[in-house]
Amino acid sequence: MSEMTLQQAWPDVLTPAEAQLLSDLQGPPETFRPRQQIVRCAQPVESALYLSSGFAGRYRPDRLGRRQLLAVQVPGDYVDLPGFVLGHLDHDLDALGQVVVRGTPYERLQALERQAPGVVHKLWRISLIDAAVHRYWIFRIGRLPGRARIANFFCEMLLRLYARGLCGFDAFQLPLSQVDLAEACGMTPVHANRMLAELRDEGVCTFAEGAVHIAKVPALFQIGQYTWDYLYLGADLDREIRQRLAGRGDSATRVAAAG
Amino acid sequence: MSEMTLQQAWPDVLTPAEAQLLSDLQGPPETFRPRQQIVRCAQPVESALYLSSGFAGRYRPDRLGRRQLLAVQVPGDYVDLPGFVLGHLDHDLDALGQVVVRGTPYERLQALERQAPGVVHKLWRISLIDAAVHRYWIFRIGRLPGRARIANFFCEMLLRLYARGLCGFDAFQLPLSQVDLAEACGMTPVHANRMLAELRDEGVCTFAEGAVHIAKVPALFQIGQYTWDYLYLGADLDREIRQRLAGRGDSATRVAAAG
DNA sequence: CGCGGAGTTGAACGCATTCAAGTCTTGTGG
DNA sequence: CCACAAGACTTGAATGCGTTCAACTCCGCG
Repeated sequence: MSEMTLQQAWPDVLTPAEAQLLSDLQGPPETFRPRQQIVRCAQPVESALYLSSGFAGRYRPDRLGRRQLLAVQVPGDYVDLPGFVLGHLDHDLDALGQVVVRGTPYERLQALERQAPGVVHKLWRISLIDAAVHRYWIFRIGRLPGRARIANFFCEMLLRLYARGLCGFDAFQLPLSQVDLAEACGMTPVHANRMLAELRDEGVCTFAEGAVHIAKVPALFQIGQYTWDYLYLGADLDREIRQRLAGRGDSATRVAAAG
Repeated sequence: MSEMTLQQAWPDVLTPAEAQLLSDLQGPPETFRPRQQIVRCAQPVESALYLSSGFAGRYRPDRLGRRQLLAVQVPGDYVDLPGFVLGHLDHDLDALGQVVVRGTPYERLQALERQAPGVVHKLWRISLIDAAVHRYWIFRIGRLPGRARIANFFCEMLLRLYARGLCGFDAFQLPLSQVDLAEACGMTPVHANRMLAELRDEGVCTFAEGAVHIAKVPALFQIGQYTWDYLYLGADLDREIRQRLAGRGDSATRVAAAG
């Protein structure tokens, strides 16, 4: 795994021109430390945030203070379109590792909405993909047993990062603790630990030091019963992923597809 | 519980004029029988559907064919904005009871988007509320034990229907079987049955013949650890609900607030 | 040196699943 | 009219997956 930089976050949704247009509206980068709160539940939101680097998590605590992780946001995500449109969030948004966000003031996006409604439609599209991811999390937590939940979650993270050119097909950064992972998958930290041990002992994958290393990608997909139709990645990426899973993909494939 | 008709589905989002504008674009009503598929996974969607009466469910099957219910749509919901914007759905949409939908052809909504971008923004808002509901389902299934999951789910259904004037505060229609309920709450039908028996024996609520009758609303909310901030109902309804929970609400309150 | 957070492992418990049998209702055909 | 099948709901008993409680290691840091 190597550190890679984010080129185009939404290749199948935004044209380069649109991405540039949105980028130009953004304010200066703001950094957040690990565990720092980015947006607080119920607080008024006055700008739309773009996650230019790092990972963020959406949390809802239960009555006893134990948290459920509702979503993991990766670099290139627009992390508070819900807050922007609805006025406030119904949950907390925290930095997972080190995070850099850039905000677009409310008024600028409203102005853009008048002069280029097409871009707003694209943002709508982006938030609907987020919703599709939410629905898939419901499926994952509701139907899959523990080990499959973890495997399935890793598969999603792999593809979402891979789709942005942020990792290869064998490893990726994931700045979560085992407690975070457990909160994401709806289980206890102890059990998450045991399921990770199983995957490790089977030689499927490891999770340590904020990164996942996958030795057997097809096995991970199989264990997690993973499908990625809900990510709406587009036909090119879809084919590419299927080729890699079939073992016929090499690094040249990616470059060829991108060119 | 009495049969009630849907007046204004989105009082806090759409103005009456906007609701009328959208209604005028809609095609003729189409009816679906219970269990009939409304939109099939991966099929092209060419019109945006409005659920004018009845309930619909979004489903994703696992590898063994067992299903997870991802969302329940109630009268007044726009049930395939995701399909409309993304081109197809990543899951199935089935009628739960008897259903009537009205479709808005793709082109008409695109035309509306040019002449009245404000309405499109409102539709965006509606789909973001849907996403907030999805997130809450993740919380419910991931963090709550069985009995609380059922109670919590009933609370959500109660408020979503109450907010549309489709029920009082003591009972509501819910055309699901116990199997459906189990699929919605991520548990087995047998266990759903036992949890329902507990709630019944405690005198909290009953679920039979496609309807929920609630004897002790505050107890139901307490057992389900329910909060409804994620529904974005608006300040008026919010106050009204809190009053009813505190036992100070009577039927006159509702009328006064609506006038 | 001691503290705290993160990870690991063992053992006991219990919630939920699984398997199974039974009732009740509904609809269908003899 | 009754026999029968199918689906929804209910209940009992055994199993097991996941939780809970607890102890311990490792490591970074004050």
